[in-house]
Amino acid sequence: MTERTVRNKDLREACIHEGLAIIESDGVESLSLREVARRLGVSHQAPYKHFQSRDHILAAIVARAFERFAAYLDARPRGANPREDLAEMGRAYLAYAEAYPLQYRLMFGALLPDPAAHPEMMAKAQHAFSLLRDALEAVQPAAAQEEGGLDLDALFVWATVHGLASILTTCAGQTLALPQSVLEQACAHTLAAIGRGLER
Amino acid sequence: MTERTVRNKDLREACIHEGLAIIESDGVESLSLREVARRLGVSHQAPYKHFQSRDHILAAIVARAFERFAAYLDARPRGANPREDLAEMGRAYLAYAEAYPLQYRLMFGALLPDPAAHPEMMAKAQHAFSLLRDALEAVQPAAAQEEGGLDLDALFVWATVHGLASILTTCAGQTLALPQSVLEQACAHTLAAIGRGLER
DNA sequence: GACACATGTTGACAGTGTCTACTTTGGAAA
DNA sequence: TTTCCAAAGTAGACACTGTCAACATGTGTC
Repeated sequence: MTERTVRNKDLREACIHEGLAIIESDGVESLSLREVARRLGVSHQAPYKHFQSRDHILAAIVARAFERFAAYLDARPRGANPREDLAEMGRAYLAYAEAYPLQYRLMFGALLPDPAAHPEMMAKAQHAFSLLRDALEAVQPAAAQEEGGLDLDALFVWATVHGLASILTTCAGQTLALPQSVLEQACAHTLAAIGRGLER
Repeated sequence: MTERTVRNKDLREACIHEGLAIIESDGVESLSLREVARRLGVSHQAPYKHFQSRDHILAAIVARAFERFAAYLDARPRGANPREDLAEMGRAYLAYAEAYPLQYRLMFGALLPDPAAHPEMMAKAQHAFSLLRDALEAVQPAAAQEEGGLDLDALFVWATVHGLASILTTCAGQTLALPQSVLEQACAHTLAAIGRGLER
């Protein structure tokens, strides 16, 4: 599939790339260092020269995923005013989760390696969260005055959007068996409710 | 730990019980049929007489977890009026996620077996969701008139509460490194925002 | 040229899920 | 009571996984 027998420094990058490809097509649970090595045409131990353990390659892949996610959010069409712009961001968030459900599950699916042990992964995740904070700050200048007010509002917005994305990409259609019309309206309805929730 | 050498019909029940115990203490990822068998003092193949595969025992455990979750929600202190009662439910939801984080991650962590293949698991999950719908119907009788209106509001509420629980139990304190004061206020602040979001 | 170090290879080990074949056992039918 | 059979449990094997250790190879520096 990819170029055979990748060597040298490229191998580290190639492992991340191939690992992300595996996750995007088959999910995190079927990521294996041996399979990565096999696809790259190297021995099963070669990746270990670049990553301490499976968790370390996973952390690198997650960091990469957060980078792409943040870039996608940042490249959204800009709204006419702060309020509209925040809604654009919500739509972009949900669109990304729908377009790359397995990658989304990778980032928020709770089988990540211990964050404390992988600071680079944490940094990329925090950056994605900061984009939301920034968009929100433009909408709610008042909240920024209170101690932690902005964080609290951001947490509300993120919890709601993340929760909806999580439900739509993992359970809803399947486990909850909600009618199609509800699923179609879900995004718009929820974003409107978020707007009301932010009012003071 | 448990009674040695469980036999006969009890073994099925014992497997679910022991499996849930393993998940509660070590997480889903370290659940193994062989470990379950070992703890129960039977051969590594004995559980397979009661469950077709690892996914089938996992589905049974998830169903059990949803039962307990629903029972906990149903046993909440009842609020004075519908609106206050819905808030009680939100608090109960978040309290459960905090008390049993690994069990919560089991139910909503996205590494479940295919729901379509495990109808009993689906049924238990839907029942938990229906409790929320019922509490919400008392608050929003108007929404029940519109086609799917109740489902949409329920989806908003659930997404928000689930999202917050998911963030608090998996990433927040760790990956996002939010200040303690924010975490303490998060529940009350978010529940208040949900209330505003439901207004018409 | 000799040495060191990074990179890659090979082989082994314990752990897992699952397949197949064997033994045991408890209860119904004769 | 004896017979028989299906359910329940056991034992061994297989392929797969992550990881450890020892070995090979090459590249760049003293």
